Amino acid sequence: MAGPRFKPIRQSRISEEVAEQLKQSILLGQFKTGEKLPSERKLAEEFEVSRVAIREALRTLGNSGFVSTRQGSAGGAFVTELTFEQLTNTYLDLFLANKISVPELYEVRLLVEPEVARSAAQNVSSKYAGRLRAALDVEELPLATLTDDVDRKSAVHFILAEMCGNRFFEGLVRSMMRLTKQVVEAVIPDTRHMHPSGLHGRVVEAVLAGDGEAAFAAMRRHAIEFGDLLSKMENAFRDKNSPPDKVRQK
Amino acid sequence: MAGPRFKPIRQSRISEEVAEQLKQSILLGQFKTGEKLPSERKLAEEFEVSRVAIREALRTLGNSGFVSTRQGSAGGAFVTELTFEQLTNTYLDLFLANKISVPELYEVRLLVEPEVARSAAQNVSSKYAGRLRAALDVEELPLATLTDDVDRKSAVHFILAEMCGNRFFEGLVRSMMRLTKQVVEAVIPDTRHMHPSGLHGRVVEAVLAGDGEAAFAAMRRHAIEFGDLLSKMENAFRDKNSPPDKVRQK
DNA sequence: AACTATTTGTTCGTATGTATG
DNA sequence: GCATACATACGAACAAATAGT
Repeated sequence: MAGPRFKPIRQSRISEEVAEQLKQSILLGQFKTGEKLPSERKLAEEFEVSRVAIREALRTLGNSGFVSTRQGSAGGAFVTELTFEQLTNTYLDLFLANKISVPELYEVRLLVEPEVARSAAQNVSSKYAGRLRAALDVEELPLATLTDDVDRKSAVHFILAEMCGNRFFEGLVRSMMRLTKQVVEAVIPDTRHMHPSGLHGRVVEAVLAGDGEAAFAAMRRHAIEFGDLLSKMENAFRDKNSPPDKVRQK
Repeated sequence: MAGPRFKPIRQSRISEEVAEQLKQSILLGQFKTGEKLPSERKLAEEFEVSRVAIREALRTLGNSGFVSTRQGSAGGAFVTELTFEQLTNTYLDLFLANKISVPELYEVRLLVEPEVARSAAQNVSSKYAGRLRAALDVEELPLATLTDDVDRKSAVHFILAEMCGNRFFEGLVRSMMRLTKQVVEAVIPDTRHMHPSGLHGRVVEAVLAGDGEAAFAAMRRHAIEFGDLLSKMENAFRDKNSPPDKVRQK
């Protein structure tokens, strides 16, 4: 009925314990960003384990985004600033594994993005204004790689997310845009003909005017339009990219 | 101006290539959930690489939640269903690394949770109703471990997140509750005296009545109250757990 | 209960690749 | 070109856990 009365002495792998200790050291600031961890050999000596164990631990920390390793004379494991890329990758995995569907994604975007636009409208600065206008201009240009085109069309969303001043929202938007990109690229042969202009225009306009409510409304309208499009894509997407239920070739 | 004209032959590590191939195989359904991957030695033969490389790849896949390995005669690497736990861990890392602050978390919760409550109110079933009532009853009971107490008080949130039918929201709520737990446990010595009752009562009441708007409003009120409390905690929390700027013992 | 087979966990020794000075 | 320092990679061996006989 009660929990376990004693902790197991050593249930986890050595590499996990090493990874945990190194992670704690980094979080406690004992290794600062950009700083180099001791070499694998020295770590192996300090922890009194083999180098393989150290390597596996560094691999784990690398996967979580805490360190990145370089080889060569001045190489080693360097502490890196944790970014939202890990988050995006995690979301992408969940999406690819069918743990998140397109309508679900759409629903979240519909809730989050207008709110982000509203916040952004309250944080306008000349620098941000310039970036928004530039992004809008670039959208209009023709001629771009397909994947570049998608990136350019999501630039406004990224800037707004940055403007809203909430990194949680920012990470969320980045992740959602990444998933959207995944769907779009998998389904639409060429996006360059799509919504040739004016799509983000009204949103940016409202944001630049500092009108939060108008920005909210404009983004919401945009999200609904685009969401409808996304929904229609879903079947095509799942048909193309989800063999798990139809492979069964045996 | 253009991108690289040729792809590098092999820039990434062997273990990463192995991990990528195995991951794709899993995503394509060539290994189904619960199925066992070939043993490390066989994989090493098939990929024509060393066992260490295979091990590092399996470590990576394990960290991402795609496989879990067991030791022993019937052991090996088994494909596991991807869960939102990875997501929660990623968020936790970001939070511990000060990439997400308490006010930011609070802002997201304020947006998301009321919406989740509204959706939940539209998906009431007898089974969910029973679980909600049970969770509410358990909240009232005294005598619990501190950490258990926090878990019990967040149970209602988890159930509502499940009820809303959107796994993206569900994962988000789970992650946010985990971060909240982190803050609470770090700051409040004992939560058992807090809001002894009626906190979630009104929310659950509205949900069970199928009244989405009332559920939205009740949850929003709850979130605001609790958010204020959280904000007050932040300073205390950062003072206790954020030595990075004050360690500098050299 | 003891033995055996299988598989991961762990270590060591060694060789190779890569970047710096 | 050369020496140095480091990560990367391999092979062989043994330890530990687990299931079956």
